[in-house]
Amino acid sequence: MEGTGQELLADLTPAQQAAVTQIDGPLLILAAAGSGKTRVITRRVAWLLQQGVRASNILAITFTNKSAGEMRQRVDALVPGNRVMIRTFHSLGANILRQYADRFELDRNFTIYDTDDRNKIVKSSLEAAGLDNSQFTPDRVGGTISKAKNQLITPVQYAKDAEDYYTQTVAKVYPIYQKKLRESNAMDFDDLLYLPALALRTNEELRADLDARFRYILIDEYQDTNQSQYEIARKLSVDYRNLCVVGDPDQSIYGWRGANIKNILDFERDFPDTRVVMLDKNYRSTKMILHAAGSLIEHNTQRKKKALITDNDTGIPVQILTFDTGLDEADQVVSRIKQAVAAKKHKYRDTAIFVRINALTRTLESAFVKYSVPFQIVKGLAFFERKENKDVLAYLRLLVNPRDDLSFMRSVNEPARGVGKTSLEHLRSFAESHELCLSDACEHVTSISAIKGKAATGLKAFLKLIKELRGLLEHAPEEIIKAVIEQTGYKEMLKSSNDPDDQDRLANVEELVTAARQFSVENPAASLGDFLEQITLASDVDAWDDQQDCVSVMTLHSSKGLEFPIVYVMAVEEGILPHERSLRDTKGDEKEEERRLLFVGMTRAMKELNLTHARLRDFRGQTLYAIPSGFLNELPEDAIEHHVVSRHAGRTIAHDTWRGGNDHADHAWEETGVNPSGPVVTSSARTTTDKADYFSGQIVQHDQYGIGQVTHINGFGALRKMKIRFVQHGEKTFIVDKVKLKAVPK
DNA sequence: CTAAACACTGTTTTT
DNA sequence: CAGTGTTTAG
Repeated sequence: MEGTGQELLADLTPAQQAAVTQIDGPLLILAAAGSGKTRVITRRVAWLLQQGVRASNILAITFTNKSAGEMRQRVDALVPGNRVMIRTFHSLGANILRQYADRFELDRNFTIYDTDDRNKIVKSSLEAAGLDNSQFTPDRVGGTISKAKNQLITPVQYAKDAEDYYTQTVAKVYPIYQKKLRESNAMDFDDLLYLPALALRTNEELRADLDARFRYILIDEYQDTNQSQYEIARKLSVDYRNLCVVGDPDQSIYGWRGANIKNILDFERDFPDTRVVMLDKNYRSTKMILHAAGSLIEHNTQRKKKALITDNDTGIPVQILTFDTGLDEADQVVSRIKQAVAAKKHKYRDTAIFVRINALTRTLESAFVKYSVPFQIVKGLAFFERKENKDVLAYLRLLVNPRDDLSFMRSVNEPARGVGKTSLEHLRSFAESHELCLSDACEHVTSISAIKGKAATGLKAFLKLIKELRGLLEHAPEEIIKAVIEQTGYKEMLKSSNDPDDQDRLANVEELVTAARQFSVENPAASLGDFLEQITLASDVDAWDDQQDCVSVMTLHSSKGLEFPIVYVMAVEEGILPHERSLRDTKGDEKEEERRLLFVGMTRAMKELNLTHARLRDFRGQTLYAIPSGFLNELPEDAIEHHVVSRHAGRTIAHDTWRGGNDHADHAWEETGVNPSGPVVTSSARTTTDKADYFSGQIVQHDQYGIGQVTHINGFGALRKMKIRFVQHGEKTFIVDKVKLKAVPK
């Protein structure tokens, strides 16, 4: 009925309305950061339903499960009770593979292997191929295979193209790896896209089926799709070409995992009759923030030029904060947040801290504890990656998929059942020669002469246990997990342990039960397999609790799609952001991606944006000089404000010198050119506050230890330390300010 | 077969 | 410096 949907459009701009109502044919929505994209997408789905499109004919693809859930909620609020399919690409792939399991010659209860699992299979594949894996690490080879799959390169094709020694080696491992996965009835992350994509290419019947089923397709974050995802999108839009993709090339940050920015840049070429809608008005950030972020991204060469505009307030300049050390940085950032909240300026939940690398969250964690500021580190997987939880999950996986040999190996002797390495090796070779999975080989344990005594009894007991537990598979996941931790003796093992950490581990394992219970509340009919799938396909942000009043800490990658009134981006330093590994790329593509990464982080901020860096940063146990990121120099002077927060003289003093890059001593840090990735071995005469200027290699005399040679100097001010190797007493560390030394002339 | 000591190694980002 | 994998002793 005409008019019924009008209220869906009432509060939208003309451009947004166009994006919502243009339902037929290919549509490209270029949505700048903060342009109300989520709103447009949900309205569009609701609009389709209003226009009479059947829910079962709509497919919406999001980047994380969390955004899928949110979208489902929002659409449901607009059109209650609809059954629109909203999923991530990986979850869609898993769904297709399970539904059409027979066509893929799969058992529908397949296990999804994560990167860790993948590397273990790669390792055994390397061994099976008789290759010395010291040269080619499973990690590296696994990454290469993953990349190949993302580009839809089959093992056969890969072997054809292999030219150098490394690729030829991978070419040998790749088919073995795939075979092993199949034997275990397991899929890795890439298979979830790769297999459906290839099938859509070769199996016309399947393709036509799915195309007709998903007549209206909507893909969010299209700039981060890879080749397999692209293929899936295209093949599902042949007969029904109602493909709507939404994205922003400036926010493409997953190139390293195969995402191809060309997918969005070339969309109009792929679908010549594409309508393009630009959403360029920003409703999120202040003019200052937008101006700064816009100037930064202008430095990218491969880019569609695009202005960022907003009607919002001017706001305050972007704050660039310089600290002496990474420790100070964490300390002061948390302290500032605490003060702002105490001053009733806002709540903890209004603030987010973004970091380039997870390692940086460690120092933050202690600062939060020190100031008792509530926080959450958004790293969902961490919980399920704990050893104890992985152990329990291995049991669960084995219950669902008996052929999962990896999970068999993990669980068979945990808790200890007297089944050791050698017995397992016998079992394995028996299984191999009889072409059985380990579970089935276990059935014949009495006929394997090499396994006897404790090991044989243990294996029999294990098999019996698994069979019994498998009888519970129809129960709620929560019940099964409870039974597993009880009946396997896992609980008892932890309970009776005298290692105090084991009580925490027990609590974690029991938390798993709670997680399953929660899952069942949200998905009442879901099986244990569904629960396992959800866990493995979960992203970090999926575990983010946006209800709690606490500061959120996450990586820049995880921050995509979110917004916060106050944002801190930490360690904006050369080597970290841009990351040093991105600088090895000569084309500069990777550096541009790093710039986009900072751009994404900056554009999350609504009111206040802080970019921080330190002069010294502890890295892998040693202290290194840190140079402010070159990206900071790309920000316009009229949108930023520098603050040096230093405690040189023992007390904290804040002053905003080196503003505008004038020739102040602090500025010299930008030009020292010290390689942040290597230890500092020069005397660094610029640290003029120190009374004595020692240098590395210098020969000195100490009152007590005698003659020695300076091997290292690092640190700053009162923290400045040096190492001296003495002829008689070995290496000692001193605080430069305190130690009394005499220089020995050469 | 298990546990504990040991050396080694390697650090972006994630579905 | 930590987490992993390997060696060694019980």
